Amino acid sequence: MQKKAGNADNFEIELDAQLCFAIYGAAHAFTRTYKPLLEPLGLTYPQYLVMIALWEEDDQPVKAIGDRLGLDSGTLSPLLKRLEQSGLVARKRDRDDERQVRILLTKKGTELKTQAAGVAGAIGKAVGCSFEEAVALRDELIALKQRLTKTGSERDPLPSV
Amino acid sequence: MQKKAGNADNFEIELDAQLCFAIYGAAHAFTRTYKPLLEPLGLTYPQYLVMIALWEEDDQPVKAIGDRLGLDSGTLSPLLKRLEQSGLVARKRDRDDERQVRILLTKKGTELKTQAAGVAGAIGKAVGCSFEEAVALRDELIALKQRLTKTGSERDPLPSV
DNA sequence: CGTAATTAGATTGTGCGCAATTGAATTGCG
DNA sequence: CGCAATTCAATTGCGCACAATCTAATTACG
Repeated sequence: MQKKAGNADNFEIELDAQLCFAIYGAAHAFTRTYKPLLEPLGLTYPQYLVMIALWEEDDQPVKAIGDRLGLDSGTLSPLLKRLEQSGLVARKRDRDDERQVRILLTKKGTELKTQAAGVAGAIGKAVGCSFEEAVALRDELIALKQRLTKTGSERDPLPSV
Repeated sequence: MQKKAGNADNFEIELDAQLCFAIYGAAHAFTRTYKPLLEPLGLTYPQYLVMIALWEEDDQPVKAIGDRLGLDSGTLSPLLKRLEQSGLVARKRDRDDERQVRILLTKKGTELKTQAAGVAGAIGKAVGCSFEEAVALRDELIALKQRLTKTGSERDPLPSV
């Protein structure tokens, strides 16, 4: 297959399109794979990510969770409200800075971590690649994200989200 | 469960979590990168994917688009309605099978492809990797998706794409 | 032929994701 | 101290995703 300069543009467009579809498809495939695994836990995928963040470090303000996940309050506020209603987290105003709402794990929320441990194993099988491959993929995705989020970072304030 | 490899379990969980965050973050970074580029075209990212599918092949039934993108009618119906309102596509019932609604590009929709050509270039720069690297990443994502989508299913009729 | 099963698409309801706005609390600065 | 600017969270509005349900058209089968 030959591609001359004239076709290079088209080729780039093709590749761009394919990358679009690929990342889009892979991300959705990921959430679809998680869905049935998380259902017994009563969690959605984004809620699961929030719980992971809290299992890693309890008692965080909303903003910290938002930074970790790249989400803003518009997404997190209702999500956290649902987690609260599920009895997994509690919200309490920070005494020192009343603007902040700190999110804490309840007993139930803490205990859920044990159940969630099985999820990771199931995913590991679903991904079906070796530890090393998974590490490599993770690193590539992280690198991709970083390249994307700091495009033209020299001057672009880019919500650093 | 005994865990002589007690740390290995934790390690797996960590890796699972990191892969979660990575794919989630990369996908969102992608859509965020596209957003400002697509805004002048009046398209959202999913709408852009639908347009790409139509630029590749015009006059497709909703189902075919859904298969290509992995979306169902619940998502596509309103999305296509918006594209129709934007004057980019038209819908017409298939004469031979009145259940099907075929989506056609309007003149405006076809012409938009020219403008969209610039988007791919901009993304290419944003991704900031070589053609070969982009190809490799694309292939890995496709492979990841395929592993995920056929989890547990021995049947493997190669789901399109 | 006629009824059952299947298929295509639309609709409804829930939950993100994000921009924009609001409101309250805190900080900065004269 | 007092007032403006900033920060944090919540809210609103729009657009996906996806399950579940519905309607209409087509196909299968007795």
